[in-house]
Amino acid sequence: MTEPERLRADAVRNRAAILRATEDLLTRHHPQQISMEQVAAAAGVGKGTVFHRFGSRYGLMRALIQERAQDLEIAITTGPPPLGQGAPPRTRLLAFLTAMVELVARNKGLLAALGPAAPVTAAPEQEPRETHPVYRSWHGHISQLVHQQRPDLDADMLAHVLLATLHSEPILNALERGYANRLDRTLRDLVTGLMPQ
Amino acid sequence: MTEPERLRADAVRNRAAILRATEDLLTRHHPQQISMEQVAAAAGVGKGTVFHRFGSRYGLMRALIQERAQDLEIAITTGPPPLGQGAPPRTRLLAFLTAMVELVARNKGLLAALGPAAPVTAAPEQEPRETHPVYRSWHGHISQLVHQQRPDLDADMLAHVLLATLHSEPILNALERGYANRLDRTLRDLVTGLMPQ
DNA sequence: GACATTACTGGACCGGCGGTCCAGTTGTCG
DNA sequence: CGACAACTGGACCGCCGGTCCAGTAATGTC
Repeated sequence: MTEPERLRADAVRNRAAILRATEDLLTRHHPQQISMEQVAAAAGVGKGTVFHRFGSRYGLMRALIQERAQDLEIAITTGPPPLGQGAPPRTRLLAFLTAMVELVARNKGLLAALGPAAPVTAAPEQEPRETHPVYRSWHGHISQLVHQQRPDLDADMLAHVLLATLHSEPILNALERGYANRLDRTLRDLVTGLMPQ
Repeated sequence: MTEPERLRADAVRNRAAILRATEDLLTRHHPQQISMEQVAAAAGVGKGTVFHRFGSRYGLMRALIQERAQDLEIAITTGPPPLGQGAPPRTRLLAFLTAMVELVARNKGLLAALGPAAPVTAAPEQEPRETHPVYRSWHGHISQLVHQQRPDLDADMLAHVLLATLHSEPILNALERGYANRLDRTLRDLVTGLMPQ
């Protein structure tokens, strides 16, 4: 899935240190108020190293999220039911939502790092703005499962709505306060309403 | 509802010019990439004037949103059914969601201005971060209506989930492309699933 | 209508940040 | 072991949110 991309030994070490430092900072601060210099300092490297490796603030966040989401990605593509193939769509969807909520809750504020979910560079307008790979993957998974059982629904939009949950400041707050189960329950209720038994 | 706050004639004029300029810029750029200097220049005033009137970037966005949301606010508190009091909760909720989607769609990217939905100042942590008045109002309205018909549900969380829709980059994109009706339809489906006839 | 008061104005200025650059360093491979 | 490329890191750049304050012009009083 990921090309090995042979890196020098010190580069590998620093890459890991930077990611770990970023994650650590994210548990204490909101993504917007973490500066790249802070990250570099916390990782014990120079700012240039951070940018050389990740290209930009967005690239860093993107790499971090991708790494954390990898396990779930594998579970739904090649793992056993109910996350993996084999269970009915409704069951798989519910299992996925639960896993997703748990993932986000465990990595507090991690998804918030997606922030605008796209780099906020001076967009020349009109271009649809690149979407985050993890977002695309999750959206595809959800909409596919919905479509299998309820082809009459707008699965595409519905998947966006369900995922939107993870970009809401108040909800992320609730997650940080330990209300993951409430969110999970609410999402289940919503899905169950549309996909009865 | 709003104190008149006697302003000098020129202050009133400039306030309006700044709000109009901001709105105009928001139709062409994403909120994050509009600088306060741009706003000032577009409004034909100095930067100091903008900050004197609105205090901060967040204060400006907040004022803008509040003004646009005023009509809807009035409609649900003192207007006629189905938005105002008199209709059954389910009907009112559906009407509200439709109005909300339409409002956001018409003011492209306006809600995106809520961005983090709160000032991203260096939060001393722990404090729950002030919530935007408009958000609070909408959340209260939705959760109250849900609770009236389905007291068994977690109306509070459900309202947050429904509102989260408006903070999603992909969905705002869809709205800008004119898919407001698809979003409206999807939200109706979700609500109808939980509040059957 | 003149004057004092005071709110408003706007541009210079500040600290900090994302991102670039490049000279020096160090792993890697033949 | 030597040469080369990749990596490193700190100085540097342009920009931006926000502050400050001297100048300006509405407003109220007589």
